[in-house]
Amino acid sequence: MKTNTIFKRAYNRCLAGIAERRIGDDLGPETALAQSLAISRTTVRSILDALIDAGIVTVAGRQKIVTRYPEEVEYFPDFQTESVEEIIERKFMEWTLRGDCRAGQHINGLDLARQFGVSPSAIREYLNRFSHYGFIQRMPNSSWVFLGFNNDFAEELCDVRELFELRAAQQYCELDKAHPVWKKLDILERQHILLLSEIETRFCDFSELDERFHRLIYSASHNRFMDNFHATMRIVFHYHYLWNKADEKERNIVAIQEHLAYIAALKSGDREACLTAARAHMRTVRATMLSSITLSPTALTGG
Amino acid sequence: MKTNTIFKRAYNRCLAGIAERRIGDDLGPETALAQSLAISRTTVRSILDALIDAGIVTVAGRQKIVTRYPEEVEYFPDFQTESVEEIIERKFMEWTLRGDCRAGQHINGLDLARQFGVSPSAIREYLNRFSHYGFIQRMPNSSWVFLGFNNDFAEELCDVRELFELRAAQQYCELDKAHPVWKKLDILERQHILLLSEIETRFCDFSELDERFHRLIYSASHNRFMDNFHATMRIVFHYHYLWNKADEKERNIVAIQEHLAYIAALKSGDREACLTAARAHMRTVRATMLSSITLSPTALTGG
DNA sequence: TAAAAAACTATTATCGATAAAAAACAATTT
DNA sequence: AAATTGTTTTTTATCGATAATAGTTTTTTA
Repeated sequence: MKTNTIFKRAYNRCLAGIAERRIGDDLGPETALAQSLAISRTTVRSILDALIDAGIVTVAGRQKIVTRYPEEVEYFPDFQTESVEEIIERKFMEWTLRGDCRAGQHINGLDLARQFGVSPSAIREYLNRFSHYGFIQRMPNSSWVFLGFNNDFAEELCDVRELFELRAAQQYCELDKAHPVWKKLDILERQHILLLSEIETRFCDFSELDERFHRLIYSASHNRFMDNFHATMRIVFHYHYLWNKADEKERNIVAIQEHLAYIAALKSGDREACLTAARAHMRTVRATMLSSITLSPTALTGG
Repeated sequence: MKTNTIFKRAYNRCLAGIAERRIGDDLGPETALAQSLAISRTTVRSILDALIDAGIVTVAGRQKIVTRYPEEVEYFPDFQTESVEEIIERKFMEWTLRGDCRAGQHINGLDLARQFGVSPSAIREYLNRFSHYGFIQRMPNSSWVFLGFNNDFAEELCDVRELFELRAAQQYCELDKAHPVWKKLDILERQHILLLSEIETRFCDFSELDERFHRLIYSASHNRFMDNFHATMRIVFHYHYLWNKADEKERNIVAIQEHLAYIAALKSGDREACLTAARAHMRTVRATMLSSITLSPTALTGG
């Protein structure tokens, strides 16, 4: 049956909220709580009941008075606040990254269900959703096949990425200079420069910065298909950064420099310069990805 | 539980196969039957059992002898050979096309399950898969939202389509002249010319030809992300052709002429000519689609 | 003794049940 | 009367059960 992770998570957030208040404070109407916790009033009421049971809150007419501060042990532990969906997501990622799964291999849903401690239906649902990214494929009335992240996949991904990126870059540099994206770009530029100066110790932070930079470029296009593709890319890069630890610092230095050149081109408003900078960066990205594929545990055999 | 549509479908195909044979023929080993019917031997054995029960086949040692021809009534009726997945797919399409669903509207899975006569889980699974196309979106712990096929959707779709089509066209015209795609293109060209000459009566056949033509162009790119996008487009065009019946003949004549110009450009091998022809066609496609959106029952309210 | 069939095991598709959460409705209280 | 709480109904998330199908191993037979 449905897990009550929503309740537990919201309960924890509620405790944290109470810790910031004073004894004797009124928590306010249920509707407001529901709004601030982004859950339904039904769940708010369950939380209030639990808070009253625990003696943290007392009801006085319509007021919900804080009577004592919650203790650390009263919070639900993290592992209990994960929905089945999230558990599967996490475990499946771990499973693929461990290399338990090679290209072309059949995925046994029943077995995964046993390994992950969830029902086969839950696995099925997850795989259905995950197939969206193109790594796995359902064979009707038969098992799932892990297509894996091989050379072909990378090439095709990079091809489309380049198409999208060039277009997005073009649209970006044509945006009005008053548009808020330019301010965001300035901030990102400063962060790049800062990271470059501290690269010796912080080179691992580039991954996140990279993600934010490209998302900003894409945002200029306002296209759900491109955003959607970007979600696939994110997963791939998540993998990719986990595999290829060799020369990470050096690679990131190059990437930061390319980003800075790219940013400068965008700011110049010169379309051709933007395209050139974007193309150069895409070339590097592709080369890095292809070279790292041989390191990937999931790509050892052909697909 | 699982429906036995695979059995029924294969049984029907088997009956059809027997009708082409002679009384006294041996059907051959189970393995061969499984292969030719593209099902497992387990199911072949169920079919053989049923054929023996029905007196159509008799076993003599290892031989499976045809003893009489099957009658028309012995075939399973079509409606019984549809899997739940297919039933839902068909009914969901009918449901959206009837206009029971407006942009921004919440989809009630339970209600659909009742209407379609299937279980809620089956609906859930279908919606999960269908969400892939971007028309609907799941709101966790809440219902699904029908985003609808509005102007924005069409514009974004056409933008990406144009990017992909131009790239594919470029790659296509650079293929070696000995490549089999050129033969296929010749066939398609003749079919276009033929259709144009019989347009008065056969204008409805264009939809299918259009689909085949663009798929051929895309095939040059060998890109799973582009193919994937193409699947979305197919659905959209399926809708689109159902809505916009006005001026269908005239629109199709224009499209055929554009296709023929496009084909000529491809054959010429002149890259610029290809791009120009493709761009012109894309412009028309976009205009047609946008003009037809106002006619769509699903796009009446904003999303 | 190798091909074919039989028997067995494993896996998928699908349903129906149920706790959790959301939503809708009804009854209060300021 | 508007805001708030109490109650009921509806819907989602998740599981577990089972028929259909696929896949594997053992037995039979030509």
